Amino acid sequence: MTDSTQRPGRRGSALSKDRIVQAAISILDNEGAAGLTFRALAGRLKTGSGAIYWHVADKDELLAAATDHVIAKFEPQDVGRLSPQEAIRALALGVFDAIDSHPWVGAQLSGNPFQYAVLRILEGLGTQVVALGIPEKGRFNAATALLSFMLGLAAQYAVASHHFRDGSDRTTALRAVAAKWMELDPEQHPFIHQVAPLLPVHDDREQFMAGIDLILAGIDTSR
Amino acid sequence: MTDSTQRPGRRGSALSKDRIVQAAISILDNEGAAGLTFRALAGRLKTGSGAIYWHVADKDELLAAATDHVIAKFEPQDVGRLSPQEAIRALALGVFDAIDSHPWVGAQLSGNPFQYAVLRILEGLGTQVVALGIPEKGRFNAATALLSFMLGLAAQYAVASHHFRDGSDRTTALRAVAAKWMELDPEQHPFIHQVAPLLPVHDDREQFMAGIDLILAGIDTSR
DNA sequence: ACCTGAACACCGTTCAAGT
DNA sequence: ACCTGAACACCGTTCAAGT
Repeated sequence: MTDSTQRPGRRGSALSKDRIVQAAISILDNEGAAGLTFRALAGRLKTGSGAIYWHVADKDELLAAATDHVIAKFEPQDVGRLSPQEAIRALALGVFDAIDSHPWVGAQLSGNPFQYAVLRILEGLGTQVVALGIPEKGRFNAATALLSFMLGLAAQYAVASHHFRDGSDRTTALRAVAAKWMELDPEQHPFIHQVAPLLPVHDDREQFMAGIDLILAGIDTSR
Repeated sequence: MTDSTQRPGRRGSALSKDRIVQAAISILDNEGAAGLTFRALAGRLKTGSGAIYWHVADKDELLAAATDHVIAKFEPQDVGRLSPQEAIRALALGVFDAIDSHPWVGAQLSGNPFQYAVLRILEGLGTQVVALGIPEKGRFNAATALLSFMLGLAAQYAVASHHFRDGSDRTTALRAVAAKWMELDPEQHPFIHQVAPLLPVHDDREQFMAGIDLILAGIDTSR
């Protein structure tokens, strides 16, 4: 109720969940998911590793908080001006950009689909599905279909960018994957062989939006 | 070139990748993903933990082999008799049943989208997309949209069934999740509030197939 | 109330040594 | 060629002890 005991220090150096999450994001961005350990985090924050547990329940909560911070930042503003379809596209692009600039977010979203960041996305999608005029029974399926697709591609990008960490850039890495695909028995894998050459040249963002548009078209026929 | 040195023992007790994978699947089914450790595996196989590394490169390869074994088992036979749409539905149901009976497969598929089991699924989907008459440019997007949706829902089921491990059955667990959703601010989460009551009563399989049908309908309009 | 940092109970993986 | 199992280099998490 008074004052000084509430605000622990004048410098910004006092520990808080917010500072911990910021430091975690910075480590995740620079070192990847494997680099985030409580020891590394404590080192960067110049505390003991146990101190973090005063502000955060465990590593899951820390990752969920970091993920939600990023997803919230990329959430498009005043979507109300757009048509429902355009709003859904804008929401999807926000998620794509979040993953594109913070690759660990992809793995975290798909690896923990009940965290708040996912609910935040579902809420945005659901609101637009309602605006689309989908009857009540179909709303759940339509919104979760969009969500599942996004989580699935999130998982793919996450692993893809993980593979790229070894020095090589995106295109050469995908070329290596395509080369491995071509080594498979062509009799048993005709489609993989047909599609492998597209892998190094395809545009992730375009693929992502093409999937969204496919589902939107499907939703449209169900009205 | 001769004989006895090739086949190491008359009993089935000699270590082999196949026996290791079988034991791993059994542990994964009974104890979940967290239960699969090289120590537990070695204990069940009555060897040293290092022996496993003679037959398997690392834990990733082991999990990929176990996953592919399960996915292959649930792959529908002679899909050629079916229409492309029905074939895709059959493929999707196979993946659903695989995950439904081995929940760890869901996390493994979505967590490692470049493993062979995923390629196997993509090959099946792609073949049917070609049969559907999709022009070459759209095939990649159509097949990967189906795949991504499946991986996304796979991730959700994996976590869901992970939550159910604590004694409670599926419905009561989902009721708990729905109750947590209802605690969120209803002003900011109208859709979540609207949809939460459906969570404990909805049918996973039906939701899965509804998503597939939505994407199939979308693909149909793009022809 | 908040922080310290050693200690605990694990991991995956390696490797000298055996057969 | 294949197996043993101790050892290594880590983890997340806990907790008595400090301030």
